[in-house]
Amino acid sequence: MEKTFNPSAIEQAMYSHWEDKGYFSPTGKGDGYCIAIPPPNVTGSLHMGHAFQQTIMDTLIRYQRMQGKNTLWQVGTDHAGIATQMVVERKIAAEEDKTRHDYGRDAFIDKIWEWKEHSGGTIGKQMRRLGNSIDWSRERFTMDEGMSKAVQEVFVRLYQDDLIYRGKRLVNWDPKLHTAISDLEVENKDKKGHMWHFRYPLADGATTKDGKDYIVVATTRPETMLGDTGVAVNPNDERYQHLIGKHIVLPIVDRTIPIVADDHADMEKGTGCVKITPAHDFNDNEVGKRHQLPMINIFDQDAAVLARAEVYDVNGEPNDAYSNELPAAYAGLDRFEARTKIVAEFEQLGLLDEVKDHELTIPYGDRSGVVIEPLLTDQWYVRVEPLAKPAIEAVEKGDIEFVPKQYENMYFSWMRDIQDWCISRQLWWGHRIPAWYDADGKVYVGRSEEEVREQNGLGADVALTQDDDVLDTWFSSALWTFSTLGWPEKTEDLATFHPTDVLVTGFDIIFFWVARMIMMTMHFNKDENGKAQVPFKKVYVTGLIRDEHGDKMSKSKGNVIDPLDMIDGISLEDLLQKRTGNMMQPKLAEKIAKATRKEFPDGIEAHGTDALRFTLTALASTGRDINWDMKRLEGYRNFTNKLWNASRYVLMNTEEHDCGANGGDMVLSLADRWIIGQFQQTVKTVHQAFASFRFDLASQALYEFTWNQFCDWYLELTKPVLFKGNDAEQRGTRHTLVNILESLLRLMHPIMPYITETIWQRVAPLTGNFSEGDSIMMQSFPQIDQQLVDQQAIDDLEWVKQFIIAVRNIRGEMDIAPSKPLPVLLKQVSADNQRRLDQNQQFISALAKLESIDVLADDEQGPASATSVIGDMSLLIPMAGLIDKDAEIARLNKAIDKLSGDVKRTEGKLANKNFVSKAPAAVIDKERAKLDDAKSQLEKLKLQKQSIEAL
RNA sequence: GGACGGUUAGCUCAGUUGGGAGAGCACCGCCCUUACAAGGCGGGGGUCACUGGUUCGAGCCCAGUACCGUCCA
Repeated sequence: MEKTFNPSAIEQAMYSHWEDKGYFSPTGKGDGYCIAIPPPNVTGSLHMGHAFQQTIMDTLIRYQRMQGKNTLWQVGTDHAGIATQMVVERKIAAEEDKTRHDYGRDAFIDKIWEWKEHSGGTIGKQMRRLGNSIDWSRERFTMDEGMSKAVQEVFVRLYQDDLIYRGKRLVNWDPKLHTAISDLEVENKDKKGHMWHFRYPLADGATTKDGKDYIVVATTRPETMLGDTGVAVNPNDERYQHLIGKHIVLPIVDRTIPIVADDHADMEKGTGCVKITPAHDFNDNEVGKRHQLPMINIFDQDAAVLARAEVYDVNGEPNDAYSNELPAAYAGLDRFEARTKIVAEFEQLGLLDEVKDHELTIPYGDRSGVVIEPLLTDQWYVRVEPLAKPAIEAVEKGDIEFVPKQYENMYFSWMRDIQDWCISRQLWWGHRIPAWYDADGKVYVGRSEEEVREQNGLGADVALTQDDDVLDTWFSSALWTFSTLGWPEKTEDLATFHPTDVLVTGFDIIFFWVARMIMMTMHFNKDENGKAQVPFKKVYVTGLIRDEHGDKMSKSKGNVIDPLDMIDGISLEDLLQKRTGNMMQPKLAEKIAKATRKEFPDGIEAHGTDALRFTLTALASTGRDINWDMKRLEGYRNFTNKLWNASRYVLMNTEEHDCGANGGDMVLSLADRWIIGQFQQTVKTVHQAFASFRFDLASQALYEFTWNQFCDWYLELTKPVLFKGNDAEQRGTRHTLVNILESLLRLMHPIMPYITETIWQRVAPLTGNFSEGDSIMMQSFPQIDQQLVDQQAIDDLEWVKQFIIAVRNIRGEMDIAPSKPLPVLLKQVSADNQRRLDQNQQFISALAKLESIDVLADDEQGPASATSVIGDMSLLIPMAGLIDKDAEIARLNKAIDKLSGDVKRTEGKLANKNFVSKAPAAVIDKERAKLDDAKSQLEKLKLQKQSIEAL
């Protein structure tokens, strides 16, 4: 074996081997266990969030596979409507200087499929680097044939159940991309802007209380006044109560609109009067609905002012309550140009009351970067309320559990106030809506044009055109757990793997994805008793991975760390190129480059997949955000190396030797019995940790056992046996070495697959329980055997450790070279300790590097010595020439101070009558024992100090 | 404005049902000892954000305050 662990040499070949052997596929034996991956975006590449969640999923899958389950990790990607369309649009623009319209719809879609063939697999290749034990043969895509069929089926059935409808509603409109987008794709940013105060003249000679013939409304969006259909005041606002029901005449458009009473108007804010534009503001839209105010749309799909407005009633039906005229000067003006012009015109008219600076939140399209416009458009909706009811109950009843539990609040609060879901998108790439219109605009929904004609008795002479729009990507994602398993067919896979067991995902998509999956799955999947089936039983919610300063990782901030760069390493030059390569703003690029140089002066070293995975699990505590710490990764890289070298030691001393695999006399040393018990405790902790999704506790237990017990103590304790023991003792220790290591590797495998497999291939044959071609992946996970925990061995070894530590402490504090063997004298050795000493003299002498151990008679004073106390026993190391008097006094003083503090505190506690009368007996006994112990140690050290001082 | 989460060592984080705080990294000293210097041995370091309450006893339970974060309006 190499002297250091070199992950790059083993990982990729090993992964290919596993994949070729088919180890990732369900075995077909045992209970089903399934995790459906949150499908990454097909245009995406691997980021830290993926690495984090996938490490957790793979750890669970590998654990359950080793527990004998029939495991399936179902993988796939989603078609990411907007993102993918944009990628290909940019590509044809750059390469051919064409737009998608030059291609036409069908040819453009072909182009996208072509792109997907060549570039759509990036993230899959990256996911393989993480060691994910995914059954790639079952990879799905939301646009593949089967899933398209499922999407269509769901749409048609929901429509038939009256759970889908079409309507004119306000949506988040992206004026650049010309499509509705979801809330998730809207980025709200705080900006500095203005609040304009406009005077709206009162109609019919009405006046305010202070005699003015106008009221003042405040707005951040002056241009929308062209679409105002009302002014709201608070019903409790005494300033305006007398004006409720009166009208104002809207300047510029000369439109008479009512003053209504609505709680939406905040008396404390501004003037207390709010202009209402139901067609261009979500809040106003609600107010408009309450007061039957018509909606006047003033913008086209570019958010430029229309030549003629569109007037609708509250239900979105065309209406002539108001004239559709708009001032000609505004026609075709962009909304921001219109704003300037409106303000100027108000000023000119003497109607601009004042302008104030104002902080406001502005919605931006996360892909287009332009300001989102609330716009009235024809869209398809899912009526979610009936679907939400059982979905809420499933979580209330515990059929689905969130981990950690507090995320259930988030789920409930959203589900109990749920809005209908806009599922149509004005894009080309996606599932085309299976709806057709006749010449009169009557809509027919069906699985195909033929079906529609047949079911509605429409002859070939009736012209039908299909809806141009496609469905929101989340619509297909909502069917993910069951459509990937073959629905709407009744497949074997559905019976075996659905409901899936765990969903691992981020809290940011609980609404957009998790909730919708629950609703859709429960509506379309029933078990044999007709009971709705949930998509998964547990939802493990992860936090976000942020950079070392707690900032969100983002391209624009230039603080993204690619998980693969931590696995393979990257030079500073390449990292700078990656972070600033495509930057449009040179200033920002410079800033990022500077920060990157400071953070990674030498680039990033290679750490290997196992170290990355171990770090991720070690940080996975309770669903909260994680500030990424490169030092932590480095520490765990060192840990993989430690494991590597410990294994090297084991192999050096066992390969080519008799390790008792075929019988033969074996004697187990105290250390052997001790480590076997310690290992059992570790197995127990790891099982508990996995069961409760505390991957951090699992990692911690593995780290602690491996480094602090196995390496620091056990391996050292095997040396005296292997060098000096007899055949039976050596065989016993070799047997223990080999078997503990082999079991430890299995225990670690779910978290660190590569290194454990590599070492296991060498170690497992020594246990005698190995066949050519075996893989650790397919072995059983260690189970707890409480009988192997030998409490006396544990107590005895703790005593041995204390003895050794006491000597090392004196050595360290007194600057005595580790190579210098020391004589040790003991006083007040009890029978039990005498036994421990007799049985373990070799261990003690070797690990503490002792020249001799002698027991003094009770009345014997002994020479001037440095002293330590272990229980009742005193341990002395003669100072003779080795130890400085003052240094020893200083050392004793330190120990005495510490003990005095303990004694004082404990005495105080025991002197408290309330404590003694009310605390449980066990606690009091413990305190008494503590006090006795501290007192006796203190006494011994004080005497010792006196005798040294007397020298 | 409402809800939830957080505040523990220089940094990143654990701390189970209340019995006087832990890890990794960083720091200090000594060691290239035959698995490992990506290491070994020893060591230093915390008024557990603040205020009050419950309790014999509070990092942990309760109330409030401050600051940070997230979601919703």
